[in-house]
Amino acid sequence: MDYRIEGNKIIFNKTEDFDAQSILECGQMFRFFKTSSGYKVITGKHIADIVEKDGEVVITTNSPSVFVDFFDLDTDYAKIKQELEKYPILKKAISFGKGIRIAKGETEEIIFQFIISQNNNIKRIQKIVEKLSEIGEKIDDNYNAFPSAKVLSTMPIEYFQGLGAGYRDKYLYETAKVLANINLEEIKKLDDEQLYKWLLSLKGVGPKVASCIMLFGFGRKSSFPVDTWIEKVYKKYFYNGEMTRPQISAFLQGKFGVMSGIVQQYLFYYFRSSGEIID
DNA sequence: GCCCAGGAAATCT
DNA sequence: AGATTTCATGGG
Repeated sequence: MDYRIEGNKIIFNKTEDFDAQSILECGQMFRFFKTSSGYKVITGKHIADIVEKDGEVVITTNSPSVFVDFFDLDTDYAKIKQELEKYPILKKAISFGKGIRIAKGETEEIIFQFIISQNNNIKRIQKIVEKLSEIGEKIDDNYNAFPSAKVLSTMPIEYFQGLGAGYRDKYLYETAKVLANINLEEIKKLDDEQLYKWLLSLKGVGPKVASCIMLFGFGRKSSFPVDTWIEKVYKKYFYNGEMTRPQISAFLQGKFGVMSGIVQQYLFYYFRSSGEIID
């Protein structure tokens, strides 16, 4: 995407390849807020305001390079969409969510946030995430970062039990202790298979959550998370025999390769949001 | 009251 | 190994 950075602003012409609402509300990121003129987004210790007006998108932030990565501005989504439209169901899904991009979140917080996401709904996930953020580092007058694993690892189990996170409280408690004592920069060097196995070793992380963490927290775009929605989509539009969710993931990954992540997100957003019934 | 939400762990066969 | 049950919480 053609963008320019001017001081604390990232600016580009509005095209159908960028839609803040779709990117933020498609269920990949949880820390954003509607403002009078657009959205406020927090990732790690960085914060940005996104405004779309007069045919331009303006992202105001002290950390422009972080949000170039966050919004994946150096990837050509027009080209990806063109390749994918040969699948009729994807043509529909893309038409619905054409402005989606795969956001790149801050690794550590994505791990915690997707542990919270299991068997949960997006509104409640956001509520729990904001509650956790009350103990995060203050990053401006009104907002805190999501707390680091080091901070979370000092909190007693009773703290996690007070979040309204249900049975996931102990997963957060235990994972905080693990993450506080490892170097994520080393983990980032692992290949996809090794990374997947390492993620599965965390309490509360199974196949689907591991896939989401890889996609949104490690930028591994050939990851294909299979949740309840994608399982239904598989059965109706890509059926190739009875399979478990990990098998469906591997099958669709084989089909879409490095485009897996974005394909998954177009399908997830369309079927979850459009009201089209799958069963 | 029942069912579901971006599933995973524990506990069976 | 594969199938079934249990796990908190809030909203429809």
